[in-house]
Amino acid sequence: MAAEMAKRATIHDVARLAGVSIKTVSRVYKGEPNVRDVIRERVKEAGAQLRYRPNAAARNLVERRSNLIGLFFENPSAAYVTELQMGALERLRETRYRLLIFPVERRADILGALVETAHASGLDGIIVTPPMSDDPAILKELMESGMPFARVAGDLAVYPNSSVTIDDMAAAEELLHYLLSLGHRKIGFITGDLSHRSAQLRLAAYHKVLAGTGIEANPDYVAEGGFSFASGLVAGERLLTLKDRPTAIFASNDDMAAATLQVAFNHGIRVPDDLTVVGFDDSAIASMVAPQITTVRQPVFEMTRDAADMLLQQIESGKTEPSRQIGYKLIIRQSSGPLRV
Amino acid sequence: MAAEMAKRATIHDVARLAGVSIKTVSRVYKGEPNVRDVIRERVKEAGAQLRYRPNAAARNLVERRSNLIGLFFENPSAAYVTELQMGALERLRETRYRLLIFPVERRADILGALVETAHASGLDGIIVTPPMSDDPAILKELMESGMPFARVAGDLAVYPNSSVTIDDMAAAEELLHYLLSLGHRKIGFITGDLSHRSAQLRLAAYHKVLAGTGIEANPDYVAEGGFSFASGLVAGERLLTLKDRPTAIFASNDDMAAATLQVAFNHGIRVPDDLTVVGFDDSAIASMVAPQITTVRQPVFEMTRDAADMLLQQIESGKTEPSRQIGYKLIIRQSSGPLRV
DNA sequence: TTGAAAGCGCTAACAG
DNA sequence: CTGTTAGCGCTTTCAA
Repeated sequence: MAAEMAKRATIHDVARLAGVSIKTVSRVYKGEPNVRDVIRERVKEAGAQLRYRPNAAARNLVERRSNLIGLFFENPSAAYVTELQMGALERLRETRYRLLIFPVERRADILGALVETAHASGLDGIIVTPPMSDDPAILKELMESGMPFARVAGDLAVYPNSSVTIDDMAAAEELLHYLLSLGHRKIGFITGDLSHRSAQLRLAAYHKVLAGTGIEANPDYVAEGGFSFASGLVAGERLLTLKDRPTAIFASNDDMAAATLQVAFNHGIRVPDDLTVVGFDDSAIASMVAPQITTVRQPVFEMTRDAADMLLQQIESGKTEPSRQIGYKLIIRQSSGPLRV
Repeated sequence: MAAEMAKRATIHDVARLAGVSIKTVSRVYKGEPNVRDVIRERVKEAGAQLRYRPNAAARNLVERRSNLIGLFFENPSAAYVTELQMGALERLRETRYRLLIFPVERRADILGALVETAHASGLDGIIVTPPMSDDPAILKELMESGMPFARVAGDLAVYPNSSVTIDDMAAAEELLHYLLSLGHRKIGFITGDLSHRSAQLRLAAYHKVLAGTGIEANPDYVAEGGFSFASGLVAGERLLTLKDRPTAIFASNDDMAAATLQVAFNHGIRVPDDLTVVGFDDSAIASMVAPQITTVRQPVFEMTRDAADMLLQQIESGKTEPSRQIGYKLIIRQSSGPLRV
């Protein structure tokens, strides 16, 4: 029973009814000054009566912007994705910008299509997240397109600007040193998807710290994961069924750490008494499982919020912004404890 | 070093370079028939050379649509939100439609602003999720606006159409009967946010089933939650510190069930040996914790996918679609077991 | 199979 | 403070 879907009122209808020019109506609806209050009121009344709403497309056309920001992500962890989104939205709130989401399934598909998609949707700019934010081919495409973009955790070696980062390597090292300080020497490691730079960095930190401590590398202690919970299940199983299993496991993200906890539970291995498990990211899942997971807080929310901020600046100024780095933090919770002899 | 940001090529530039009319260029870029292959090629080449991309705003203006769908949600559970999004995106994939997300903080703020926002963003239609999909005031606003919409789990009593539902009441009852069949009689209940209809329905099912079995109602066994993990922590603590604590707890969603598991862990209460815990939704978290949670699968993904389908139909046909109902399923996992005497 | 001309609804100079 | 006049870049009759 919707009201007659009569053609929507336009600025001309409102102008006619209010007895003013369309320019004045435009001024009123854009909140511009230089309109007498009487007129302003009269226009608003006419607009309300006609149920007038400015046409977004017409406005976009002439203003040459859509106020649309695209968030591209490719990540198997729901918790991580939510943080990304909420961070971006936090910055966009109270602005005229809106957020469009673009999950990408396969990286191969997006190459060449990313800028295409962005243009087809009329985006004003895009936020690129790992691992796309590290990909030289994607970066190249982006830069050539002239489409404003900002990166979350984008590799500065690939391109030095427009990225919000943390010191991934240092963070992983700190976590490892914490494990050593607990007395652990048999430390297992679950990698992330090694096509992600962050996954490689964490693995490198693992090798570096162990080597620096003179611990002999045990290849069996490194299991390949892929950042997803399911992959953590497989990797955790591999590690925990070793004859000489590790006393501590460093999973490259919290989802996989949670998976390891589940594997341990099913084998009757108690955490942290019989096994220490640590994750990375401090995503929501880390504090939702029992025991709660010791992890490194990678402030994904803040990083994405800052990336959005950077993007808006670039859109408005037309200039590229330098990268920014923000801090991480070791968060000790219940899943880690001293080595039991 | 982006290429000179010379003004973007327009359809006129391409037409000129290809030596055809703009209408022909338009035909080529819309994939319309009735263009000789030679011409088509020539136009494409000219377009590529000029790096031409159709202007979305201009197209939207004349076609009177933006191909933008808005997803409005107000939910403290990240897992739930992700399912909503992925479901909608699943249907939109391979179509020309894109998804905009609108998290709603406070319901009060959105009333009156929802349609406003939708129009300001030029949306073609919107997907409304609980509890907004039950709210009479919001529904009224929506219907009067003429903006196409579809609802996820929207109350059919408030408005009979455009909703994808499950039989909430029956699902909750089945779960309760399962608990009874396990021998449990002291059954605790954690409510959701009671401003949500689904929360009320689940509570009603609890009272109904217990009454039907002749179990005396114990007010202490009902703790108020709010669907968030944090609220589950508080409610779980309340229930598990009772002198005569329940042997089974039914949390109104999985997040709160996970929280209850954590409280149990901290009190040294073993699940399922000493306590049975069940949730609702079968969201991702249910199978990521240890023990995995017994729950009722509310197919949020499918519901939202279908709501998106319904919405597209409505947009294209201009007609309202009847509601659809889909099935739920009891999923027994590790967190439930027979009553120990 | 192709093109000319007329808008879509709005903002933006530039006058008045 | 207000209005006139041009477009923005595209699709769409309607002819040819």
